[in-house]
Amino acid sequence: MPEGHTAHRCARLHHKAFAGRALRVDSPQGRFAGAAALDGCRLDSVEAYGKHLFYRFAGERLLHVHLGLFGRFHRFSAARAPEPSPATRLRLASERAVVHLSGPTACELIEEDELAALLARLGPDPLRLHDADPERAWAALQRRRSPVGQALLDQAVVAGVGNVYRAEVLFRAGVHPDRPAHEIDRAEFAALWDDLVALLRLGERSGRIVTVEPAHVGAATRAQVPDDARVYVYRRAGAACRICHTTIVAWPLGGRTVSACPSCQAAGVEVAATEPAS
DNA sequence: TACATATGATCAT
DNA sequence: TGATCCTATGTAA
Repeated sequence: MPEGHTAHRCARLHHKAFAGRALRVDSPQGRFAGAAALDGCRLDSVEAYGKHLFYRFAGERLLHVHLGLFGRFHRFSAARAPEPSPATRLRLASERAVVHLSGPTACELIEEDELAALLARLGPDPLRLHDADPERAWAALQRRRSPVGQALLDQAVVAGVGNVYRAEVLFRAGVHPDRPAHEIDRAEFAALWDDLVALLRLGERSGRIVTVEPAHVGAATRAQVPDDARVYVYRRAGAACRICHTTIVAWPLGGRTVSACPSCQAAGVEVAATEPAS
């Protein structure tokens, strides 16, 4: 679940459900000691930056949540909320709604200076167009010698991109993941950024990552794209490219597995290296 | 029952 | 680069 679209979706839904209300807060699992300090406090706002979530409570209390790889929120109506599982780190409850959080990388109370330090480490977030400056991402890319596929996973370059969106956005731009980041030209960057804005927005609204164009899988709309045809290359190694039918390949890049179509995303280093040196 | 794997990130070496 | 943390799920044994 959790790339930037998930954090922003949680922020929107939790703000809507809980902001302005005093909440019951506890940690059924017992591993979030800060719960007691929040219990009974009014939640003022919920906001996301990249993959981070920040819950502002009355009395200057600030909760930071990062889902990491395994974190999940489950949402229930107050009447239907089940007993929390033994892994439930945090439970928020109003008279109407309840959420259970399990498996987060971070669930902690932080101070304003820690918030500032955290945000200072993040690049622009395509889901925060009002206060994101894509020029910072462009500048960061140009400074890197690493492959663009690795740079895109770095939250200091673009905040909110994860392993699915990195593979998909590079495929859609026809850019090979191994291309050095600083070789990406201005037009390619613009295409990547604009596509991230569009894809993350769609993901935030729908709650799922869908990157294929409906026409490429015989669907009428993105909402109708079948579950097994939502993406072009992510986790599709060995399968046929939806555009050219070349076999999709995968390899480790930046500590994670990246996938690409060797044909649609040519002009990578392999291609350059195997060209005759005439 | 065990193991592998996963949309993440940090810290040590 | 590798170890580590966190949880859930699917597959193999």
